[in-house]
Amino acid sequence: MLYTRSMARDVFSALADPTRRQVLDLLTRRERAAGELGRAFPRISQPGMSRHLRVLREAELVRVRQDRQHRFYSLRSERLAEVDVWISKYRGFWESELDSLEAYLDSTKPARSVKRDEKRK
Amino acid sequence: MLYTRSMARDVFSALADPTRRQVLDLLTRRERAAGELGRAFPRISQPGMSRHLRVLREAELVRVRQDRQHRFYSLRSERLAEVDVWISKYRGFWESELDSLEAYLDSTKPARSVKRDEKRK
DNA sequence: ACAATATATACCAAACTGGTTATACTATCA
DNA sequence: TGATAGTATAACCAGTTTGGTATATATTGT
Repeated sequence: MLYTRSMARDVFSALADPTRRQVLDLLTRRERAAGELGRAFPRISQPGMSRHLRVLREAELVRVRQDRQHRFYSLRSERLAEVDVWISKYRGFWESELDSLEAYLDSTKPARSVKRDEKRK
Repeated sequence: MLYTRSMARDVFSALADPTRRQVLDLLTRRERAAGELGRAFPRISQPGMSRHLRVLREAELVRVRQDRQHRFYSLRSERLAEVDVWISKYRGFWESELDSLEAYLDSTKPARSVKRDEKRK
């Protein structure tokens, strides 16, 4: 296997963590130093944030730029664009009127199987 | 916490698994019985597929309809639409020319920090 | 060179994931 | 009613993830 820049990481797995999604949200406004991102999440230790950033790096969702002793993280668009392409396959479903009708029927008269789900501890 | 229909599950976590994403892909064409989905993945056991389907159900990415002894799964659009809304926040980034320029520079002259990533075992 | 600041890694425990086999449930059929 | 088909859950296990504390590395300032 050829690793060009760093160990590849699945984008969807990287996005599965809510903290990491919040980090990306912060980066939509501007680039931020690792420490600044860490301070935005007081419940997570500095090494904890550093590892989240590493996951985002390995998923190629962010890039890093070093400036003095700071490391500034910023968004990379490529992988997010891939996710956008992926989700676009499903766009037809919520745009179709048939689907809206189905959703409506689903909300008023749920399928019998739903009862099983509720019953489950 | 109020659970309306079944235990809530994070959509992004549900999408993090490649098998589950393939299942959703199959469901874009038409609804399918659990067994049919299972047979589409010969390397996964029947209970294994059943659990994947449960995750998709709990994330409200699919609905189930019972017909005789079959359970037919089909796509639900609501959560996928939410993901689409989420990713749309980032659309500006890959549409901006500045970002393209940055991506180009990034690919020709990688940041120094990348060397660290490569060095890492 | 030393101290301070900023960030990353090592290591460990707890929690989670995804897979398996065995078993249970449910509906249909004989 | 018993057998069968379709599907779900239970119990278990190995590998991964996440979070913490302690430590290391790197850059800057004195």
